[in-house]
Amino acid sequence: MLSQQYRFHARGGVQYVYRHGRSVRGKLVSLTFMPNTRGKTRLAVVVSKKVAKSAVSRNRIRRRVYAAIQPLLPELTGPLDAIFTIYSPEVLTIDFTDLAQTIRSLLTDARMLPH
RNA sequence: AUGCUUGUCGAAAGCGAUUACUGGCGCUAGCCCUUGGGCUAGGCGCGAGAGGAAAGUCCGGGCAGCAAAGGAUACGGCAGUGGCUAACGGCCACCAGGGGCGACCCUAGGGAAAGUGCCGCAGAAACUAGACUACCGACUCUGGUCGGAAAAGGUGAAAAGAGUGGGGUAAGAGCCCACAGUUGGCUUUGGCGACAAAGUCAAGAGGUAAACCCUGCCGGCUGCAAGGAGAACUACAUGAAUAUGGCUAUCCGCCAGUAGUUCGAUCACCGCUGGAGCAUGUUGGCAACAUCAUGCCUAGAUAGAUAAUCGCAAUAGAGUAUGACUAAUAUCAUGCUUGAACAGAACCCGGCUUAUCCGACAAGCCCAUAC
RNA sequence: GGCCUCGUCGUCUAGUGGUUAGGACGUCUGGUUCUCAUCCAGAAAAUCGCGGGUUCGACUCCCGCAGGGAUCA
Repeated sequence: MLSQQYRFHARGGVQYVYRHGRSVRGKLVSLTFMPNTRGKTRLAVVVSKKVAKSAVSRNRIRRRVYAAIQPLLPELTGPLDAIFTIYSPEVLTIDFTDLAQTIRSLLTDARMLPH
């Protein structure tokens, strides 16, 4: 899991990012992001009920994505709000190294990671 | 017993490594001031961290608000009897009916003898009976017509709703008689009771109440997104008649001065987890359950914690092949393949329902027959 | 988390317990036309979301599941 300081806490924040942020699309996951003025980077993972019916599967997807981001946290540039939207239930089953690779390339495309 | 029945309990199954999360308690760092506190989601240590269904939200309760938590109607729910319980549509025991060789299982199980509705098609007729064929009698132009009859045929889910034998008759019929059976009333006996048994009197009454309805019992409404916060000023009204609003869908009854403007609280904090609590034992009870004693503290998140990843062994089990043994396809041995299900607390409890890999224990049944 | 609601041919919809279910649009076939559209005639197309129960009989009544859609700060 992510520490609380990296999470969103208010209801409106995620919707604001969806409306005003720029996005980078991947095959299984997309990234929506925008700079913020809080001085801290915030991250969120969105898994819709259409992707996975059971709450157990959705929780597991979220935890895997969080775990993939975890080692990259110190490298991230600038205070940003970022949301990962999951499209496919394959995230539950694919190899963890592949998942980590897709997350890393998404962050690189968004210029949140230096090359 | 390898075949069955019932109940109770457990529920990712090992070892290691790396990286993380959320509360609680203790210690501690920096900053601020009134030396005792506050702030910085600071740091370190100790200990804790999903379920039997946490699920569906189908019932019941606690709790909170609706100014008191009232009455009647409407509306909704429940339905054998007795008990248990905070309460229940739940549980236990029993009764009745049905199923099984049996252990045992199933039942939406009040009233159709209060009233109304419905019973399509077929059939003569579908519930105040009725006459198509066949039966009997009379008449006859020999084609039939009128009358009797509810026993036979055919139709239908159901045919007037008491079977067998005898009498009776033009032909027949509970029309009459005997025996058997059904339903209801009354009496006696047993039982707290549903009910059972015996006796006696009477009767002929189709089905459907998960159709309306009747009878009895229960329910005020809204739900933790409940609720916890209002204050000041201005205008009108003036002491409760009317109007308006609220409790409430309607009436009674009860309560409240009304409207506007400004400020403030609320992405925070409280509610929020110690409870009809859990474990062991005692006593009472057939049991559900209750009493008492001792011990214990056992999640509290909020874009939502309780985990993610890797490596090694591969356990239980499942599938399959060969062999041994056998009445047997059971069991045993070895090899190969596979490798734990359903599922995530969201105010809290008691149930029900549904999903589910497997395992353990207890009490029973059939009696050699079974893939 | 709470509360409410919906479902019938491909789509939109009718449907007293008595029909394996009616209509419109669309689809297909034939006709009309030099051809297409329009128009005319005909046909196919539905496990009434799923599983039980009540009833002689269920799309309809009752119970239980599985889905879709709204709403409450």
